[in-house]
Amino acid sequence: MTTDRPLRADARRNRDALLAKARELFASGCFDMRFDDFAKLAGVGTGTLYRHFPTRAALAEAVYREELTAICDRARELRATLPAMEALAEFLHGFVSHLYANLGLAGTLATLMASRTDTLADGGRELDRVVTDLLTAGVEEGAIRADVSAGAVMMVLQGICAVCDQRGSRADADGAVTLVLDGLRPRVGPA
Amino acid sequence: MTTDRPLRADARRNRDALLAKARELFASGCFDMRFDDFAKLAGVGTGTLYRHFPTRAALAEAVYREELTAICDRARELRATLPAMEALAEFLHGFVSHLYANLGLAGTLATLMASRTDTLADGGRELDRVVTDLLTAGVEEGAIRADVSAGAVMMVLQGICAVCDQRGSRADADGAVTLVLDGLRPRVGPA
DNA sequence: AAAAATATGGAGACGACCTCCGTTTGTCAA
DNA sequence: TTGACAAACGGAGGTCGTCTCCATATTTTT
Repeated sequence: MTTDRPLRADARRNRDALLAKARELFASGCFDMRFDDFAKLAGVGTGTLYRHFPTRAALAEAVYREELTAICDRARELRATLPAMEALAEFLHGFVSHLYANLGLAGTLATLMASRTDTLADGGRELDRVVTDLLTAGVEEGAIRADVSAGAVMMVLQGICAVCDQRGSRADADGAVTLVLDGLRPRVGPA
Repeated sequence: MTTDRPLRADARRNRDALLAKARELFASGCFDMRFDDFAKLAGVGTGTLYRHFPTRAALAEAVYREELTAICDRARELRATLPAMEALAEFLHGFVSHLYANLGLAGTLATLMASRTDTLADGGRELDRVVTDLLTAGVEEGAIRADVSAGAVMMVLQGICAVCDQRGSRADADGAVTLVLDGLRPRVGPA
């Protein structure tokens, strides 16, 4: 990560093959296989797999990064074109939709989130930033209360990720988003 | 579970020793050891450990059950003595406090929740029931909206469990509870 | 073209999990 | 009390996934 020397041609080819196969398996929800077998499936040796991705989590994170970037880009786009509250609503609902459209991926990510939060250090921080930005904008517009931080919203998202692979959870996920959105509106009366 | 014949004296003694040692380790957050070593630590053989608790999750669930029962009892007690909305608020804040007072335990439970939700089948269902009861009572009293189910609230609780062992998450957990409580109030205007 | 640098792959060491069964302990009827 | 039967013990060792290591192959540089 610190060295930015370009990968040798074959190294890059193998790395791409691993990522492609991983993405395919994540999407179909069958990533609970032997790590060695995964290497075989991607057409590389065990050593090669481990050199590129020392752990399952490292591989998952690499796959995850693109997804996460897309989600964050979407958030920034919404932030630029809509009032903050609407942007946030659209973003959260979109997030849930995306999750349920990629259940295998989401399930894997939930496991990773729960087992080692450090895995998400970089990507998670970016997500945290866009949510924070959306909330801040909302506060400035007077559409969102000022006494609840982005962390609380992130916590709810994490909860959704953790259980989204359960049958019939979709309605609850939407319900949770609804609670967050309505809960975020400024309180009418004084404290 | 189906046979209710009383355990033989030594069996009961060993089972209790395992539970006691497990509770101790859970509380100190060091339950990531070899399962075999845990048996040794509790002073029983590997076979005995596996006979009583076939999996790590089974052991955790046994420890968890008492905690969960206490939490549910508390919820019912509140439900009987306070208006639903206040009972719910008190319950959720109490839940969070309890979690942060037993971080090791909570962390372990979060992992279990995420990895195999079936583990919580019984206990989780009971928790679901008391939350549902609280919400239902609130709806009848007109203090809680009717279009959000207990599952959504449970999802948030799960999110809190999943991240409560992170430094500085306590404030966010309280924030999440605040969002839920305020989000649950009936909407003022029409849909 | 040949030397240097980089990457490959899969055999096998390692370590955790869990089963199996000979031995021990507890229970109960006589 | 004692004998016999049932229940439980415990830990040695089989099984299986993880990960390392290095002789070989490929790419890049000179």
